Amino acid sequence: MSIIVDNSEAPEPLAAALSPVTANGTRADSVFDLLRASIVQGDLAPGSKINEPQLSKLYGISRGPLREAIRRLEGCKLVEIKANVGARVVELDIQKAIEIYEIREALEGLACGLAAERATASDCDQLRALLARHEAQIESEDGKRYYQKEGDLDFHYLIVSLSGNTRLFNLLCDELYHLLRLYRVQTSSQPSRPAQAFKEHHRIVDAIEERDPVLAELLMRRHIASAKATLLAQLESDSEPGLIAVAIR
Amino acid sequence: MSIIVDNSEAPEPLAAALSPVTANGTRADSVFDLLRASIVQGDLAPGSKINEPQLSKLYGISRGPLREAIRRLEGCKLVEIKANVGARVVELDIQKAIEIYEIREALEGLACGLAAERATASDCDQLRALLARHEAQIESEDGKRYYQKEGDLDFHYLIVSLSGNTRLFNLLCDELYHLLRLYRVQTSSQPSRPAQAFKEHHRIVDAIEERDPVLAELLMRRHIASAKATLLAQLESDSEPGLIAVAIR
DNA sequence: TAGAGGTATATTGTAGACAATATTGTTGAA
DNA sequence: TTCAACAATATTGTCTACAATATACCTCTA
Repeated sequence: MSIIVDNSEAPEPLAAALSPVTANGTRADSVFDLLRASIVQGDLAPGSKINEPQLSKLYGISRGPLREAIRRLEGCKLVEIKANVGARVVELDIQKAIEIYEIREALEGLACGLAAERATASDCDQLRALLARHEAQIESEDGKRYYQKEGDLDFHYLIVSLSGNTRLFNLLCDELYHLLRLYRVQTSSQPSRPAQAFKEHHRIVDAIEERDPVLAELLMRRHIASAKATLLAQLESDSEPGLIAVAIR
Repeated sequence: MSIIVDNSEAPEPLAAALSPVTANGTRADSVFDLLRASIVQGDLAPGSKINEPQLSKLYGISRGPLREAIRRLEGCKLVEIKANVGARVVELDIQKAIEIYEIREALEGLACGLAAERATASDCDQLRALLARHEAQIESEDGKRYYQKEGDLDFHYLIVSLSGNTRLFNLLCDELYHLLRLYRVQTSSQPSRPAQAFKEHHRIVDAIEERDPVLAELLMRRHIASAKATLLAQLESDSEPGLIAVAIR
Protein backbone atom coordinates (compact mmCIF):
# COMPACT_ATOMS: atom_id res chain seq x y z
CA MET A 1 0.00 0.00 0.00
CA SER A 2 3.05 2.21 -0.03
CA ILE A 3 2.63 5.35 -2.07
CA ILE A 4 6.33 5.83 -2.41
CA VAL A 5 7.99 4.08 -5.31
CA ASP A 6 11.35 2.48 -4.77
CA ASN A 7 13.64 4.93 -6.50
CA SER A 8 17.30 4.14 -5.92
CA GLU A 9 19.23 7.15 -7.12
CA ALA A 10 17.05 7.79 -10.14
CA PRO A 11 17.79 11.06 -11.92
CA GLU A 12 14.23 12.37 -11.56
CA PRO A 13 12.93 10.55 -8.51
CA LEU A 14 10.22 13.04 -7.67
CA ALA A 15 8.75 13.27 -11.15
CA ALA A 16 8.79 9.50 -11.39
CA ALA A 17 7.16 9.09 -8.03
CA LEU A 18 4.52 11.74 -8.44
CA SER A 19 3.24 11.61 -11.97
CA PRO A 20 0.91 8.72 -11.15
CA VAL A 21 -0.27 10.22 -7.89
CA THR A 22 -0.77 13.91 -8.52
CA ALA A 23 -0.25 15.14 -12.04
CA ASN A 24 -1.18 18.71 -11.17
CA GLY A 25 -0.05 20.92 -8.32
CA THR A 26 3.32 22.34 -7.46
CA ARG A 27 6.42 20.47 -6.37
CA ALA A 28 5.88 21.79 -2.89
CA ASP A 29 2.48 20.10 -2.83
CA SER A 30 4.00 16.86 -4.10
CA VAL A 31 6.81 16.67 -1.59
CA PHE A 32 4.31 17.54 1.10
CA ASP A 33 2.30 14.45 0.19
CA LEU A 34 5.43 12.34 -0.04
CA LEU A 35 6.85 13.55 3.24
CA ARG A 36 3.57 13.14 5.05
CA ALA A 37 3.26 9.59 3.77
CA SER A 38 6.85 8.85 4.77
CA ILE A 39 6.27 10.16 8.27
CA VAL A 40 2.91 8.48 8.76
CA GLN A 41 4.22 5.14 7.51
CA GLY A 42 7.25 5.36 9.75
CA ASP A 43 9.84 5.63 6.99
CA LEU A 44 10.90 8.83 8.70
CA ALA A 45 11.17 7.83 12.32
CA PRO A 46 9.65 10.01 15.03
CA GLY A 47 12.22 12.35 16.47
CA SER A 48 14.44 12.06 13.42
CA LYS A 49 15.86 15.15 11.82
CA ILE A 50 14.55 16.58 8.57
CA ASN A 51 17.75 17.22 6.66
CA GLU A 52 17.01 19.69 3.90
CA PRO A 53 19.99 19.11 1.59
CA GLN A 54 19.58 15.36 1.94
CA LEU A 55 15.85 15.32 1.18
CA SER A 56 16.31 17.91 -1.50
CA LYS A 57 18.76 15.59 -3.26
CA LEU A 58 16.62 12.53 -2.61
CA TYR A 59 13.53 14.05 -4.17
CA GLY A 60 15.43 15.86 -6.88
CA ILE A 61 14.10 19.30 -6.06
CA SER A 62 15.59 22.45 -4.63
CA ARG A 63 15.22 23.51 -1.04
CA GLY A 64 12.66 26.24 -1.75
CA PRO A 65 9.59 24.09 -2.35
CA LEU A 66 10.92 21.58 0.17
CA ARG A 67 10.87 24.21 2.90
CA GLU A 68 7.33 25.18 1.94
CA ALA A 69 6.31 21.55 2.31
CA ILE A 70 7.96 21.40 5.71
CA ARG A 71 6.04 24.47 6.80
CA ARG A 72 2.81 22.75 5.87
CA LEU A 73 3.85 19.67 7.81
CA GLU A 74 4.43 21.94 10.77
CA GLY A 75 0.86 23.16 10.40
CA CYS A 76 -0.30 19.53 10.55
CA LYS A 77 1.78 19.08 13.69
CA LEU A 78 3.73 16.29 12.02
CA VAL A 79 7.05 18.07 12.42
CA GLU A 80 8.34 20.64 14.87
CA ILE A 81 10.55 23.44 13.63
CA LYS A 82 13.09 25.31 15.70
CA ALA A 83 14.59 28.43 14.20
CA ASN A 84 18.15 28.02 12.94
CA VAL A 85 18.09 24.40 14.01
CA GLY A 86 15.61 22.73 11.69
CA ALA A 87 12.65 20.39 11.70
CA ARG A 88 12.23 17.06 13.43
CA VAL A 89 9.49 14.49 13.05
CA VAL A 90 7.13 14.86 15.96
CA GLU A 91 7.61 12.52 18.88
CA LEU A 92 4.60 11.08 20.61
CA ASP A 93 4.14 10.85 24.33
CA ILE A 94 1.31 9.94 26.62
CA GLN A 95 0.29 13.52 27.20
CA LYS A 96 -0.09 14.28 23.50
CA ALA A 97 -2.10 11.12 22.94
CA ILE A 98 -4.50 12.04 25.72
CA GLU A 99 -4.91 15.54 24.36
CA ILE A 100 -5.63 14.29 20.87
CA TYR A 101 -8.17 11.77 22.07
CA GLU A 102 -9.94 14.41 24.13
CA ILE A 103 -10.24 16.59 21.06
CA ARG A 104 -11.18 13.67 18.87
CA GLU A 105 -13.97 12.68 21.22
CA ALA A 106 -15.49 16.15 21.10
CA LEU A 107 -15.15 16.61 17.35
CA GLU A 108 -16.26 13.16 16.28
CA GLY A 109 -19.15 13.37 18.67
CA LEU A 110 -20.13 16.56 16.91
CA ALA A 111 -19.63 14.97 13.50
CA CYS A 112 -21.72 11.95 14.41
CA GLY A 113 -24.54 14.09 15.71
CA LEU A 114 -24.54 16.18 12.56
CA ALA A 115 -24.44 13.04 10.45
CA ALA A 116 -27.53 11.78 12.24
CA GLU A 117 -29.27 15.02 11.37
CA ARG A 118 -28.25 15.18 7.76
CA ALA A 119 -27.61 11.69 6.46
CA THR A 120 -29.86 10.60 3.63
CA ALA A 121 -31.18 7.10 3.10
CA SER A 122 -28.47 6.40 0.56
CA ASP A 123 -25.85 7.66 3.01
CA CYS A 124 -27.10 5.12 5.52
CA ASP A 125 -26.93 2.43 2.86
CA GLN A 126 -23.32 3.36 2.32
CA LEU A 127 -22.60 3.01 6.02
CA ARG A 128 -24.32 -0.37 6.15
CA ALA A 129 -22.39 -1.51 3.11
CA LEU A 130 -19.12 -0.47 4.72
CA LEU A 131 -19.92 -2.39 7.88
CA ALA A 132 -20.96 -5.42 5.84
CA ARG A 133 -17.65 -5.28 4.00
CA HIS A 134 -15.85 -5.10 7.31
CA GLU A 135 -17.80 -8.05 8.57
CA ALA A 136 -16.82 -10.08 5.53
CA GLN A 137 -13.17 -9.06 5.83
CA ILE A 138 -12.99 -9.64 9.54
CA GLU A 139 -13.35 -13.40 8.99
CA SER A 140 -10.09 -13.87 7.16
CA GLU A 141 -6.92 -13.17 9.08
CA ASP A 142 -5.79 -10.63 6.53
CA GLY A 143 -9.17 -8.99 6.61
CA LYS A 144 -9.04 -8.88 10.37
CA ARG A 145 -5.75 -7.11 10.29
CA TYR A 146 -7.06 -4.78 7.60
CA TYR A 147 -10.10 -3.96 9.66
CA GLN A 148 -7.98 -3.27 12.66
CA LYS A 149 -5.48 -1.23 10.71
CA GLU A 150 -7.48 0.82 8.28
CA GLY A 151 -11.08 -0.24 8.35
CA ASP A 152 -11.85 1.62 11.51
CA LEU A 153 -10.61 4.91 10.15
CA ASP A 154 -12.61 4.30 6.98
CA PHE A 155 -15.72 4.14 9.11
CA HIS A 156 -14.91 7.33 10.98
CA TYR A 157 -13.88 8.99 7.73
CA LEU A 158 -17.27 8.31 6.20
CA ILE A 159 -19.21 9.56 9.18
CA VAL A 160 -17.24 12.78 9.31
CA SER A 161 -17.89 13.36 5.64
CA LEU A 162 -21.61 12.82 6.26
CA SER A 163 -21.56 15.58 8.85
CA GLY A 164 -21.56 18.11 6.02
CA ASN A 165 -19.13 20.33 7.89
CA THR A 166 -16.23 20.89 5.51
CA ARG A 167 -14.00 22.51 8.05
CA LEU A 168 -14.60 19.72 10.52
CA PHE A 169 -13.74 17.23 7.80
CA ASN A 170 -10.48 18.99 7.07
CA LEU A 171 -9.62 19.22 10.74
CA LEU A 172 -10.17 15.53 11.39
CA CYS A 173 -9.25 13.88 8.11
CA ASP A 174 -6.44 16.13 6.95
CA GLU A 175 -4.79 16.59 10.32
CA LEU A 176 -5.84 14.44 13.26
CA TYR A 177 -6.24 11.16 11.39
CA HIS A 178 -2.76 11.37 9.92
CA LEU A 179 -1.41 11.78 13.41
CA LEU A 180 -3.42 8.77 14.54
CA ARG A 181 -1.91 6.70 11.77
CA LEU A 182 1.51 7.78 12.93
CA TYR A 183 0.66 6.59 16.41
CA ARG A 184 -0.35 3.26 14.97
CA VAL A 185 2.98 2.74 13.28
CA GLN A 186 4.82 3.44 16.49
CA THR A 187 2.81 1.00 18.49
CA SER A 188 3.06 -2.72 18.65
CA SER A 189 -0.69 -2.38 18.13
CA GLN A 190 -1.95 -5.66 19.47
CA PRO A 191 -5.55 -6.20 18.44
CA SER A 192 -7.37 -4.68 21.33
CA ARG A 193 -11.10 -5.08 21.05
CA PRO A 194 -12.19 -5.61 17.45
CA ALA A 195 -15.42 -7.44 18.24
CA GLN A 196 -16.52 -4.81 20.72
CA ALA A 197 -15.63 -2.00 18.33
CA PHE A 198 -17.53 -3.67 15.55
CA LYS A 199 -20.63 -3.88 17.71
CA GLU A 200 -20.29 -0.21 18.65
CA HIS A 201 -20.01 0.74 15.00
CA HIS A 202 -23.28 -0.98 14.28
CA ARG A 203 -25.05 0.76 17.13
CA ILE A 204 -23.74 4.11 15.91
CA VAL A 205 -25.16 3.48 12.47
CA ASP A 206 -28.43 2.46 14.07
CA ALA A 207 -28.65 5.81 15.80
CA ILE A 208 -27.82 7.68 12.60
CA GLU A 209 -30.42 5.71 10.69
CA GLU A 210 -33.00 6.47 13.34
CA ARG A 211 -32.18 10.16 13.08
CA ASP A 212 -31.25 10.40 16.74
CA PRO A 213 -28.45 12.99 16.90
CA VAL A 214 -28.20 13.00 20.67
CA LEU A 215 -27.78 9.25 20.88
CA ALA A 216 -25.44 9.18 17.88
CA GLU A 217 -23.19 11.75 19.50
CA LEU A 218 -23.27 9.94 22.81
CA LEU A 219 -22.40 6.58 21.26
CA MET A 220 -19.56 8.00 19.23
CA ARG A 221 -18.11 9.81 22.22
CA ARG A 222 -18.33 6.63 24.25
CA HIS A 223 -16.78 4.66 21.41
CA ILE A 224 -13.76 6.94 21.33
CA ALA A 225 -13.59 7.20 25.10
CA SER A 226 -13.27 3.41 25.17
CA ALA A 227 -10.38 3.62 22.76
CA LYS A 228 -8.74 6.18 25.00
CA ALA A 229 -9.23 3.95 28.02
CA THR A 230 -7.71 0.99 26.19
CA LEU A 231 -4.81 3.18 25.22
CA LEU A 232 -4.18 4.29 28.78
CA ALA A 233 -4.27 0.68 29.96
CA GLN A 234 -1.69 -0.27 27.36
CA LEU A 235 0.44 2.68 28.36
CA GLU A 236 0.49 1.35 31.91
CA SER A 237 2.26 -1.83 30.79
CA ASP A 238 4.46 -0.34 28.11
CA SER A 239 6.92 1.88 29.87
CA GLU A 240 9.44 2.26 27.06
CA PRO A 241 10.26 5.93 26.88
CA GLY A 242 9.33 7.67 23.66
CA LEU A 243 7.49 4.66 22.32
CA ILE A 244 3.84 4.38 23.16
CA ALA A 245 1.26 1.87 22.24
CA VAL A 246 -1.95 3.29 20.95
CA ALA A 247 -5.18 1.48 20.48
CA ILE A 248 -7.05 3.12 17.71
CA ARG A 249 -10.48 2.07 18.70
CA MET B 1 -3.91 49.77 17.33
CA SER B 2 -2.23 48.79 14.11
CA ILE B 3 0.99 46.89 14.58
CA ILE B 4 2.29 47.86 11.20
CA VAL B 5 4.40 50.98 11.20
CA ASP B 6 3.89 53.49 8.44
CA ASN B 7 6.98 52.85 6.42
CA SER B 8 7.04 54.77 3.18
CA GLU B 9 9.92 53.27 1.25
CA ALA B 10 12.12 52.80 4.30
CA PRO B 11 15.27 50.83 3.60
CA GLU B 12 14.71 48.22 6.33
CA PRO B 13 10.98 48.32 7.01
CA LEU B 14 10.73 44.80 8.34
CA ALA B 15 13.56 45.11 10.82
CA ALA B 16 12.12 48.39 12.01
CA ALA B 17 8.68 46.91 12.43
CA LEU B 18 9.74 43.69 14.05
CA SER B 19 12.56 44.39 16.44
CA PRO B 20 10.16 45.55 19.16
CA VAL B 21 7.75 42.69 18.58
CA THR B 22 9.87 39.62 18.05
CA ALA B 23 13.60 39.95 18.36
CA ASN B 24 14.26 36.28 17.74
CA GLY B 25 12.95 33.94 15.08
CA THR B 26 13.34 33.94 11.35
CA ARG B 27 12.07 36.48 8.87
CA ALA B 28 9.46 33.96 7.78
CA ASP B 29 8.14 33.90 11.34
CA SER B 30 8.10 37.67 11.48
CA VAL B 31 6.23 38.22 8.24
CA PHE B 32 3.82 35.51 9.29
CA ASP B 33 2.97 37.52 12.40
CA LEU B 34 2.74 40.73 10.40
CA LEU B 35 0.59 39.25 7.67
CA ARG B 36 -1.72 37.56 10.13
CA ALA B 37 -2.19 40.83 11.99
CA SER B 38 -2.83 42.66 8.74
CA ILE B 39 -5.43 40.15 7.67
CA VAL B 40 -7.14 39.94 11.05
CA GLN B 41 -7.29 43.72 11.38
CA GLY B 42 -8.68 44.11 7.91
CA ASP B 43 -5.70 45.91 6.43
CA LEU B 44 -5.64 43.14 3.87
CA ALA B 45 -9.25 42.89 2.79
CA PRO B 46 -10.94 39.50 2.54
CA GLY B 47 -10.79 38.17 -0.97
CA SER B 48 -7.86 40.40 -1.87
CA LYS B 49 -4.88 38.97 -3.63
CA ILE B 50 -1.58 38.28 -1.91
CA ASN B 51 0.90 39.78 -4.33
CA GLU B 52 4.30 38.32 -3.57
CA PRO B 53 6.57 40.88 -5.28
CA GLN B 54 4.55 43.71 -3.78
CA LEU B 55 4.61 42.38 -0.21
CA SER B 56 8.20 41.32 -0.61
CA LYS B 57 9.11 44.91 -1.44
CA LEU B 58 6.85 46.30 1.28
CA TYR B 59 8.42 44.21 4.01
CA GLY B 60 11.91 44.44 2.60
CA ILE B 61 12.49 40.71 2.33
CA SER B 62 12.79 38.26 -0.51
CA ARG B 63 10.03 36.00 -1.69
CA GLY B 64 11.47 32.87 -0.10
CA PRO B 65 10.58 33.49 3.52
CA LEU B 66 7.46 35.32 2.39
CA ARG B 67 6.19 32.20 0.69
CA GLU B 68 6.90 30.17 3.81
CA ALA B 69 4.82 32.62 5.81
CA ILE B 70 2.00 32.33 3.29
CA ARG B 71 2.08 28.56 3.62
CA ARG B 72 1.63 28.91 7.35
CA LEU B 73 -1.27 31.29 6.81
CA GLU B 74 -2.81 28.65 4.58
CA GLY B 75 -2.52 26.21 7.46
CA CYS B 76 -4.42 28.68 9.65
CA LYS B 77 -7.09 28.93 6.93
CA LEU B 78 -6.51 32.67 6.68
CA VAL B 79 -5.53 32.48 3.01
CA GLU B 80 -6.38 30.08 0.23
CA ILE B 81 -3.70 29.10 -2.25
CA LYS B 82 -4.30 27.95 -5.78
CA ALA B 83 -1.36 26.48 -7.66
CA ASN B 84 0.14 28.81 -10.26
CA VAL B 85 -2.41 31.45 -9.36
CA GLY B 86 -1.49 32.55 -5.87
CA ALA B 87 -2.99 33.22 -2.48
CA ARG B 88 -6.05 35.25 -1.55
CA VAL B 89 -7.27 36.33 1.84
CA VAL B 90 -10.07 34.03 2.86
CA GLU B 91 -13.61 35.25 2.27
CA LEU B 92 -16.24 34.55 4.83
CA ASP B 93 -19.70 33.32 4.09
CA ILE B 94 -22.60 32.09 6.17
CA GLN B 95 -21.73 28.46 5.67
CA LYS B 96 -18.18 28.89 6.96
CA ALA B 97 -19.39 30.84 9.98
CA ILE B 98 -21.83 28.10 10.89
CA GLU B 99 -19.16 25.44 10.53
CA ILE B 100 -16.74 27.34 12.72
CA TYR B 101 -19.31 27.92 15.42
CA GLU B 102 -20.27 24.26 15.43
CA ILE B 103 -16.65 23.34 15.98
CA ARG B 104 -16.15 26.08 18.49
CA GLU B 105 -19.12 24.91 20.52
CA ALA B 106 -17.73 21.39 20.75
CA LEU B 107 -14.16 22.41 21.51
CA GLU B 108 -14.90 25.16 24.01
CA GLY B 109 -17.39 22.92 25.71
CA LEU B 110 -14.59 20.42 26.08
CA ALA B 111 -12.20 23.10 27.29
CA CYS B 112 -14.65 24.41 29.83
CA GLY B 113 -15.33 20.96 31.21
CA LEU B 114 -11.63 20.27 31.52
CA ALA B 115 -11.11 23.63 33.16
CA ALA B 116 -13.75 22.75 35.75
CA GLU B 117 -11.84 19.56 36.49
CA ARG B 118 -8.41 21.08 36.71
CA ALA B 119 -8.69 24.73 37.72
CA THR B 120 -7.02 25.62 41.00
CA ALA B 121 -8.29 28.14 43.49
CA SER B 122 -5.91 30.75 42.16
CA ASP B 123 -7.13 30.04 38.63
CA CYS B 124 -10.66 30.75 39.77
CA ASP B 125 -9.45 33.98 41.38
CA GLN B 126 -7.99 34.94 38.03
CA LEU B 127 -11.30 34.31 36.32
CA ARG B 128 -13.16 36.35 38.92
CA ALA B 129 -10.67 39.18 38.57
CA LEU B 130 -11.11 39.17 34.81
CA LEU B 131 -14.88 39.37 35.13
CA ALA B 132 -14.58 42.15 37.71
CA ARG B 133 -12.37 44.08 35.32
CA HIS B 134 -14.92 43.61 32.60
CA GLU B 135 -17.65 44.81 34.92
CA ALA B 136 -15.68 47.94 35.67
CA GLN B 137 -14.91 48.56 32.03
CA ILE B 138 -18.41 47.90 30.85
CA GLU B 139 -19.63 51.06 32.59
CA SER B 140 -17.71 53.48 30.43
CA GLU B 141 -18.62 53.65 26.80
CA ASP B 142 -15.07 52.89 25.75
CA GLY B 143 -14.94 50.03 28.17
CA LYS B 144 -18.20 48.74 26.84
CA ARG B 145 -16.83 48.69 23.35
CA TYR B 146 -13.64 47.07 24.61
CA TYR B 147 -15.57 44.40 26.37
CA GLN B 148 -17.60 43.74 23.30
CA LYS B 149 -14.59 43.77 21.05
CA GLU B 150 -11.85 41.98 22.93
CA GLY B 151 -12.90 41.28 26.46
CA ASP B 152 -15.02 38.33 25.51
CA LEU B 153 -12.18 36.57 23.74
CA ASP B 154 -9.96 37.27 26.76
CA PHE B 155 -12.42 35.32 28.86
CA HIS B 156 -12.54 32.40 26.47
CA TYR B 157 -8.78 32.52 26.07
CA LEU B 158 -8.26 32.14 29.79
CA ILE B 159 -10.67 29.25 30.12
CA VAL B 160 -9.06 27.38 27.26
CA SER B 161 -5.67 27.84 28.85
CA LEU B 162 -7.05 26.45 32.11
CA SER B 163 -8.12 23.30 30.30
CA GLY B 164 -4.52 22.14 30.39
CA ASN B 165 -4.81 20.71 26.89
CA THR B 166 -1.99 22.30 24.92
CA ARG B 167 -3.16 21.06 21.58
CA LEU B 168 -6.66 22.32 22.23
CA PHE B 169 -5.21 25.67 23.19
CA ASN B 170 -3.26 25.87 19.94
CA LEU B 171 -6.26 24.82 17.91
CA LEU B 172 -8.53 27.45 19.41
CA CYS B 173 -6.21 30.33 20.22
CA ASP B 174 -3.73 30.05 17.37
CA GLU B 175 -6.24 29.27 14.65
CA LEU B 176 -9.95 29.64 15.33
CA TYR B 177 -9.82 32.83 17.39
CA HIS B 178 -7.84 34.66 14.72
CA LEU B 179 -10.53 33.75 12.25
CA LEU B 180 -13.17 35.01 14.65
CA ARG B 181 -11.37 38.32 14.91
CA LEU B 182 -11.38 38.51 11.15
CA TYR B 183 -15.11 38.01 11.16
CA ARG B 184 -15.45 40.84 13.64
CA VAL B 185 -13.63 43.27 11.42
CA GLN B 186 -15.89 42.42 8.52
CA THR B 187 -19.05 42.92 10.48
CA SER B 188 -20.79 46.09 11.45
CA SER B 189 -20.76 44.35 14.83
CA GLN B 190 -23.60 46.07 16.60
CA PRO B 191 -23.51 45.29 20.31
CA SER B 192 -25.74 42.29 20.43
CA ARG B 193 -26.30 41.05 23.95
CA PRO B 194 -23.51 42.22 26.28
CA ALA B 195 -25.53 42.08 29.49
CA GLN B 196 -26.75 38.58 28.78
CA ALA B 197 -23.27 37.42 27.83
CA PHE B 198 -21.83 38.92 30.97
CA LYS B 199 -24.34 36.99 33.08
CA GLU B 200 -23.51 33.79 31.23
CA HIS B 201 -19.82 34.33 31.86
CA HIS B 202 -20.46 34.57 35.58
CA ARG B 203 -22.48 31.38 35.62
CA ILE B 204 -19.75 29.56 33.74
CA VAL B 205 -17.20 30.64 36.34
CA ASP B 206 -19.60 29.53 39.06
CA ALA B 207 -19.68 26.05 37.57
CA ILE B 208 -15.91 25.92 37.25
CA GLU B 209 -15.48 27.06 40.81
CA GLU B 210 -17.91 24.42 42.00
CA ARG B 211 -15.94 21.76 40.12
CA ASP B 212 -18.92 20.78 38.04
CA PRO B 213 -17.48 19.76 34.65
CA VAL B 214 -20.77 18.62 33.18
CA LEU B 215 -22.53 21.86 34.01
CA ALA B 216 -19.54 23.93 32.94
CA GLU B 217 -19.48 22.22 29.55
CA LEU B 218 -23.22 22.60 29.16
CA LEU B 219 -23.19 26.30 30.00
CA MET B 220 -20.31 27.03 27.67
CA ARG B 221 -21.93 25.16 24.82
CA ARG B 222 -25.16 27.04 25.40
CA HIS B 223 -23.26 30.31 25.61
CA ILE B 224 -21.71 29.76 22.21
CA ALA B 225 -24.89 28.35 20.74
CA SER B 226 -26.56 31.63 21.69
CA ALA B 227 -23.87 33.52 19.86
CA LYS B 228 -24.46 31.36 16.82
CA ALA B 229 -28.19 32.01 17.02
CA THR B 230 -27.60 35.75 17.27
CA LEU B 231 -25.34 35.52 14.30
CA LEU B 232 -27.88 33.69 12.20
CA ALA B 233 -30.52 36.26 13.10
CA GLN B 234 -28.22 39.06 11.99
CA LEU B 235 -27.49 37.20 8.81
CA GLU B 236 -31.19 37.18 8.04
CA SER B 237 -31.29 40.96 7.92
CA ASP B 238 -27.89 41.57 6.35
CA SER B 239 -28.15 40.22 2.86
CA GLU B 240 -25.09 41.95 1.42
CA PRO B 241 -23.22 39.27 -0.48
CA GLY B 242 -19.76 38.47 0.79
CA LEU B 243 -20.15 40.60 3.87
CA ILE B 244 -21.56 38.97 6.93
CA ALA B 245 -22.26 40.26 10.36
CA VAL B 246 -21.04 38.11 13.17
CA ALA B 247 -21.92 38.41 16.79
CA ILE B 248 -19.04 37.12 18.77
CA ARG B 249 -20.95 36.18 21.85
C1' DT C 1 -20.00 45.61 -31.66
C1' DA C 2 -18.89 40.98 -29.88
C1' DG C 3 -15.98 37.41 -29.73
C1' DA C 4 -11.87 34.57 -30.75
C1' DG C 5 -7.12 34.30 -31.22
C1' DG C 6 -2.62 35.62 -30.21
C1' DT C 7 0.93 38.45 -28.12
C1' DA C 8 2.78 41.00 -24.14
C1' DT C 9 3.01 41.47 -19.41
C1' DA C 10 2.89 40.14 -14.76
C1' DT C 11 3.07 36.70 -11.29
C1' DT C 12 4.08 32.35 -9.54
C1' DG C 13 7.30 28.29 -9.21
C1' DT C 14 11.95 26.77 -8.99
C1' DA C 15 16.88 26.59 -8.88
C1' DG C 16 21.36 27.78 -7.37
C1' DA C 17 24.62 30.63 -4.63
C1' DC C 18 25.80 33.10 -0.58
C1' DA C 19 25.43 34.55 4.44
C1' DA C 20 24.38 33.45 9.19
C1' DT C 21 23.94 30.25 12.69
C1' DA C 22 24.49 25.94 14.95
C1' DT C 23 26.94 21.71 15.50
C1' DT C 24 30.91 18.97 15.66
C1' DG C 25 35.63 18.03 16.37
C1' DT C 26 40.08 19.32 18.04
C1' DT C 27 43.45 21.30 20.84
C1' DG C 28 45.13 22.90 25.00
C1' DA C 29 45.38 23.59 29.94
C1' DA C 30 44.07 22.47 34.69
C1' DT D 1 40.95 12.60 32.54
C1' DT D 2 37.89 16.50 32.11
C1' DC D 3 36.58 20.80 30.84
C1' DA D 4 36.83 25.05 28.11
C1' DA D 5 37.95 27.61 24.18
C1' DC D 6 38.59 27.64 19.45
C1' DA D 7 38.49 26.05 14.62
C1' DA D 8 36.24 23.34 11.02
C1' DT D 9 32.21 21.63 9.21
C1' DA D 10 27.47 21.23 8.26
C1' DT D 11 22.95 23.03 8.11
C1' DT D 12 19.69 26.54 8.06
C1' DG D 13 18.16 31.17 6.42
C1' DT D 14 18.09 34.32 2.73
C1' DC D 15 18.70 36.45 -1.70
C1' DT D 16 18.93 36.85 -6.72
C1' DA D 17 17.99 35.17 -11.13
C1' DC D 18 15.56 32.33 -14.30
C1' DA D 19 11.73 29.27 -16.05
C1' DA D 20 6.83 28.19 -16.28
C1' DT D 21 2.31 29.54 -15.98
C1' DA D 22 -1.48 32.61 -15.87
C1' DT D 23 -3.48 37.05 -16.73
C1' DA D 24 -4.32 41.20 -19.42
C1' DC D 25 -4.42 43.49 -23.48
C1' DC D 26 -4.66 44.07 -28.18
C1' DT D 27 -5.72 42.90 -32.85
C1' DC D 28 -8.40 40.85 -36.22
C1' DT D 29 -12.54 38.85 -38.02
C1' DA D 30 -17.47 37.88 -38.37
